[in-house]
Amino acid sequence: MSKGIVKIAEICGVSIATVSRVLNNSGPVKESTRARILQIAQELNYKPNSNARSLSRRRTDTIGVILPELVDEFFMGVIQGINEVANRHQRYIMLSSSHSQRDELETMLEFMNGGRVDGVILMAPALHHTMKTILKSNTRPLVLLNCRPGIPGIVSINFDNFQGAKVATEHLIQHGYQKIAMITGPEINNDARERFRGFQSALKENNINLPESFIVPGEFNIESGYYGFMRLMSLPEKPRAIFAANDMMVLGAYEAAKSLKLRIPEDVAIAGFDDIFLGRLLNPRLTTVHAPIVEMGRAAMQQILKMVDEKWRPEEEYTIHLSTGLVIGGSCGCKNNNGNNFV
Amino acid sequence: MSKGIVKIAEICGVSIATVSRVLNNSGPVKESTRARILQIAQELNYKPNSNARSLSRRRTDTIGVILPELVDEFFMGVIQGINEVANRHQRYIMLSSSHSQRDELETMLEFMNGGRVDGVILMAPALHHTMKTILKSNTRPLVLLNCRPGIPGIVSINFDNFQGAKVATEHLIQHGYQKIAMITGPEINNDARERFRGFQSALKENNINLPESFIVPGEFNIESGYYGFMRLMSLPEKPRAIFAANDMMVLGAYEAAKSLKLRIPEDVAIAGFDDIFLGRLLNPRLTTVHAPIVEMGRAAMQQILKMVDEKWRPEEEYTIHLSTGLVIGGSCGCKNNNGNNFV
DNA sequence: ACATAAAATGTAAACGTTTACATTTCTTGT
DNA sequence: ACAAGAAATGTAAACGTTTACATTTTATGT
Repeated sequence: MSKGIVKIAEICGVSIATVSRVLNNSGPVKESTRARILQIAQELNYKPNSNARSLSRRRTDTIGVILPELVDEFFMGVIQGINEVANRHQRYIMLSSSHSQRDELETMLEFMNGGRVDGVILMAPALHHTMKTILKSNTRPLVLLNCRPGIPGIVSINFDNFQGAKVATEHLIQHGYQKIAMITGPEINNDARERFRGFQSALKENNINLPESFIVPGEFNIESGYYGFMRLMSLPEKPRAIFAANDMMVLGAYEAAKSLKLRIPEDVAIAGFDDIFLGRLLNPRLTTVHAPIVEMGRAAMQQILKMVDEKWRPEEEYTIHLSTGLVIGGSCGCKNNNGNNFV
Repeated sequence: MSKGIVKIAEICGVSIATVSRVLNNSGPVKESTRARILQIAQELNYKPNSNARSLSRRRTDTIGVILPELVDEFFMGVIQGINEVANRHQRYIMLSSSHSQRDELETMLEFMNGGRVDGVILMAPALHHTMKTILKSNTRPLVLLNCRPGIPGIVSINFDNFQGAKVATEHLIQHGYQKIAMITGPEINNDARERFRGFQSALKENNINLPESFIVPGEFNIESGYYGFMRLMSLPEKPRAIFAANDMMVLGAYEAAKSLKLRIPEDVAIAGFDDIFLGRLLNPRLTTVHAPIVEMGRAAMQQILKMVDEKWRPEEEYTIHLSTGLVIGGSCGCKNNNGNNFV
C-alpha cells in the first residue's frame, strides 16, 4: 500500500497537495477536511519523511556542530547552550568531534556541500589554513567559536579574554603583589594569546616589570600547570603571584605547591581563567575569570539561526565578545568566606 | 545550469547512472571514464546531496542519540565513546538532550518515524510508560543505556552495577567495618536500584545487619550527599563506613565531614561509584567503582551499527553488562600511596 | 568472420515531499 | 439568478539521488 502523505490523501479522499497544506499550515483548507486529515495523520502516527522534505525545501532544520574534542567540561557547556536554543526552535543538531584535522576538514566539507545541515558552528581555537580557504567559499551560514580568522561574512564569538585576563591581573596587583608571573597557553590558541595580551596590558599600565623568566609556556592541561609552577618556583627570584591561562593548569599548580609545601595564597597567590566546576571545590577556592560557556553555546545557536532564518549575513568580519567576570576565591589572597571547600 | 550528479554527467558526456556507479563503486565502469569522472567531481568540489541519497537508499548514515541532560562529565564520556566509533564508521550523530519527558518522547517519535536516523541510542535511567509503548512498536534499531525495560528485540547496555556495588561493599567489610550505611540514589533510577541490591547482597552474605536507619535516600547530587552524611552522623548509633551510590554524593559527604570535623577514613570510611575525574583529586583520594562510560558509548554505537548494517536483531531481551572495577584510594582506609591529591 | 558472453553504459522509474499554477466550488452583492 | 471574486482543491513538476532493467560495446574462442 502507499505510504506517508499519499496514504493519508487516499484515506481522506483528497489530493496530496491538500494534505501537505494542512500539515504545513500553508494555504487555505476547509475546516472539516483539515480536521479529518489531522486526525488520520494522528492515527497513523504519521511523521513526514524529513529527507524528502529537506530535499524539496532545501533546508534540513539541522545545524552542524564541529568541536575539536569531546573531553572537557568546557565543550559540554557549549553543547548544552547550543542544544537549549536548538530545542526551543525545534532544530536538530548534528554533532561531530574530530580528533584529526583531516576529520575536521572532511566534516566541514560534508556539512557545507552535502546538504546535511543548514549551517555550521565550528569551534576551532586554531585554524588550519586549508580550513581558511574552505571558509572563504562560505557556502552556508557559519559561526566560529574562539577564533577570529578575519574572513568577511562570518560571525565569530569569543570570550572577552583580553579584558578578563586584564581584570584578573589587576586584581592581583591590587593585592600589592609586584612580582607576577604567568603560565600561558599554547601559542596557536587564540584564547591563550588574548589572555596573555590582557595580562601584559595590566602590568604595563601599572608600570610593573615583566621579566622573560616570568612567562612560562603551558599546554592548558594539568601537567603543564604542574611543571610551570615548579619552574617558576625554582627561579632565583620567585614570583609572588601567578596568573594561569586556564584553570586546568591551576590544578597542576596546586599539586605542585603542595609537594613543595608552599601555601596558597600566603607564599604564592594564584588566579586562573575559565571558572571550571572544580575550581569551586579547591582549597582555598580558586580566584578565576568566569568564561560564560553555556552563554557562548546559546549565542552561537542564536546567531546561526538568525543567519539561516533571516538570511542575514554580516557585511564584514563580525565578532561578538562575551563579557567575562572575576570570581573571587581565596587563592588570590582575599578572605575567602565561602564554605564550599570540600577537600 | 544543472547541478550535482547531472552536471558531472554532462561534463563527462556520460549518463548519471555511470557517475553514480563511480561515486558509489557499484557496478563496473571503464577505468578511463572512472578516472575522468572522479577528477571532475574533485574539481567541482562535489559532495552528493545526502537528502536525495537518503531518500533513495532509505538510510541516512546517521544515528540519533537521546540523552536526559547534557550537564555531566558522565554524558560527555558516553558521547565521546559514541562519537569515536561513529567516526571510524563514517556515520553522523544527531544529538538531542531533552529536559522534559515531553521532549524526549517527541524526539523519539521523530527519530523513529521521520527518517532522520537509522537507529537510536537512548539513555533513560527511568522510563516513562508512554515511552515503553513507543518502544514496543520498535520500528528502528534501538539501544538503551542504563535501563532494562524488558522489551524483546531491544538491546540494552548497563554497567554491572550490582557486582560493582557488591565488590565495593565487600572491600569495606574486609577493612573490618561492621556498621556500614548507604546513601542510595533515586528510587526510579535503574542504576541506583541495582547498586543498592549489590550493597545489600554483600552485607547479607557476610551476615552483617543493616538497620533501616542506615539506608538514606539521595538524589545523585552533591547536596543530597551532604545531607545524607549529616543525617547518618546524627544517628545515635553512627556508621563506621558509608557507601554512596555515586561519586557526586561523595563530594557532598566530604564537605559534610569537613564541617563536622570528622576525618576520612579514620572516623568514617567512604566509598563511591562512578570514578569521576574529581574523585582522583580528593584528599584522601576516593575509593570508588569505575564505571566504564566511554566504553559504554563505544559499545552502544557498535551494537546499533551491527543492527543497522547486518539487520541483526536480538530474539529476546538482550542486555550487555559492562564490567566495573574497584579503584582504590584512601577513603576506604587503605594506605593511599598515590601523589595525585592536589588539594 | 561469427556467435557468445562479459563489460560498459544508458533509460527511466522510484524515493516522499513541496509548490507554482490550474481548476473547481463556494460566497456575496446585485 | 448571475457574475465576479474568494476559497478550496487538484495536477504535475521539481528536489538530486539510486537502481532494476535494457541496450550497446568490447573481448574471446572457434
